[in-house]
Amino acid sequence: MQTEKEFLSEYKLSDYERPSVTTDIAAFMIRTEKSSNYRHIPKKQLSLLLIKRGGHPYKGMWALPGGFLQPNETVEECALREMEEETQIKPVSIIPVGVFSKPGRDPRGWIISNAFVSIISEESVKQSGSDDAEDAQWFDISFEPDENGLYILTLSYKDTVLKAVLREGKSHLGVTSFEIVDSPTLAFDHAEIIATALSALRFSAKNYEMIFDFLPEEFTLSALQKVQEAITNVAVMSGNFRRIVSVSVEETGGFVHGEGHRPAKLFRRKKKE
Amino acid sequence: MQTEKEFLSEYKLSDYERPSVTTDIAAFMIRTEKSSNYRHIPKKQLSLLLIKRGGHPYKGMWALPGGFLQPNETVEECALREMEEETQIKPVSIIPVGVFSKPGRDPRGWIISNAFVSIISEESVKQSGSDDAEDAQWFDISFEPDENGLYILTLSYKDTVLKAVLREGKSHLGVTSFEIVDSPTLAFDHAEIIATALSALRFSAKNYEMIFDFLPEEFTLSALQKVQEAITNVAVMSGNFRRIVSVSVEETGGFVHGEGHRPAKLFRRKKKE
DNA sequence: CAAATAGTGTCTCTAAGACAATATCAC
DNA sequence: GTGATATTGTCTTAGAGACACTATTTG
Repeated sequence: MQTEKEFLSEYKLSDYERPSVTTDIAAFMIRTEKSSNYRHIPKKQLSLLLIKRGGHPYKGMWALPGGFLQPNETVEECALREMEEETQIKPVSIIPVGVFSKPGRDPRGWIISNAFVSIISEESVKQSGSDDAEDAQWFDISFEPDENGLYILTLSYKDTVLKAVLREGKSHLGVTSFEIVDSPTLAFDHAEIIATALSALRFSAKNYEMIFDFLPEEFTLSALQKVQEAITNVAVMSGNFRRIVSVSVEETGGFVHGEGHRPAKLFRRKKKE
Repeated sequence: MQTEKEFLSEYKLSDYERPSVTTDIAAFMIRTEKSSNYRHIPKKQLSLLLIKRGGHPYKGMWALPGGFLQPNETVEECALREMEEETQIKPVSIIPVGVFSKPGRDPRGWIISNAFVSIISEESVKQSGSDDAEDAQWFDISFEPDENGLYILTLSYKDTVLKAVLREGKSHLGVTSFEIVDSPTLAFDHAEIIATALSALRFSAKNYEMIFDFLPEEFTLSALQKVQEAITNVAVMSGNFRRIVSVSVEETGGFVHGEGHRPAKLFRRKKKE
């Protein structure tokens, strides 16, 4: 009779064929646009980090940051490590989105990917100075259904506009998945991952919790509201929004002056008791 | 300059070390208990399918069904295939729960697991006749916090009682993850997977949608309510429950007679328009 | 003062929860 | 009839949405 110790000493995992495992990160940031009028409050735009592929396959096309899982790390650690390696940005938080494992999704062979949403504050991007890297850029993102019920994903940075058409798929635990109908300009199945990740982001924004991670420590309630609206693409009445988030924030005592209108109180996230 | 075709023909994935990838399935079923009194409506008990391990490691201990991902299949297909191979039961639906990849979680080596919840109707279990397999059994499941805030997982089948203690972890997209404090009787990190899977099941039960998958085509509203209560472990007032699910069901015209009390109307799930 | 945002108060409507009352069968 | 569940209805309350009104600043 073989003991477990004996069994393990003789056991060889290599008998089975194994896939390569990667993580891909959909890093979202809320970009504050320059305001045209000194009086107008600046707009907030949801944006997504893409990296221009320097090597084959899909050379020269834009893709999500990510990379191969290494021994002795979890997929979460891998996502954080790859983000830092490729972009010098440390995410505030990451949210698992799902596993993408369709055969043929990667021309290099059998590769399955674990997708994550990561939330980046505008502050940390400015500090990291990674703004100027030519091969990593923040693309403004828009994702809405057209009149036929198909969803159009549009990513734009200066003159570069990437488009993809997707079909709504199954919905589990609040997250809706999408299937690619057409994606000529994004590498791999990344259009699918981006759409599903955005659906996860929008779902978690519903409970007004993770939106704080997009902003600095202190913020005005209008800024918070504009973040919420940039993510969900749904307008809220400011009075109602203030009432809802009032339980989650507290005044810092500070004000924002010099904006051409009534100064706004600064708030911070209220710590849970 | 190398073309993509040339690149791919020379590309070798084997340069990188790769993990083995498995899926584990937390298959839940609602078991109808025998009623003691002819008048009493029978109780419903949430139960989980476990398999007694025939080989090393953890030989003789109970574990979730599951197995290795094969080339040319998705992780979802793998979960369905393994369920059918190991239990002859075809799940009505599966829900992805997460990826478990902590180094050392499997003594055989570098193995990461994709976890799924699957919902099995009592009917299909009776039909499959898989009831009598000695090495696959449905365990009554209970999972509640104790007075110290730790969570106690209890699985019981006849004289066999498996217990584990877990600590609440992070919560993402409605699903709370758990970490093992102590799990002497379940194989691998399966206590952690089971706890997280149950959290996912309870979360998706909140919107009164997937509970139908546990029941046959036609059911009474009390049966539906008892399913809901068996999953969430929270009692609902029957009048309110009926009002809530009324939009999702329609009468079949049938009745259940001979139960020692007023006959109940039979309902079926209303198809979405 | 005008333009623009900041901030407050109130009305309505809906949905959930609590609870009460009635209906109907098997024995 | 009795004991049990089935089914319907009503009252209350919490929260979301709509909207109107007041407050404050800077150019």
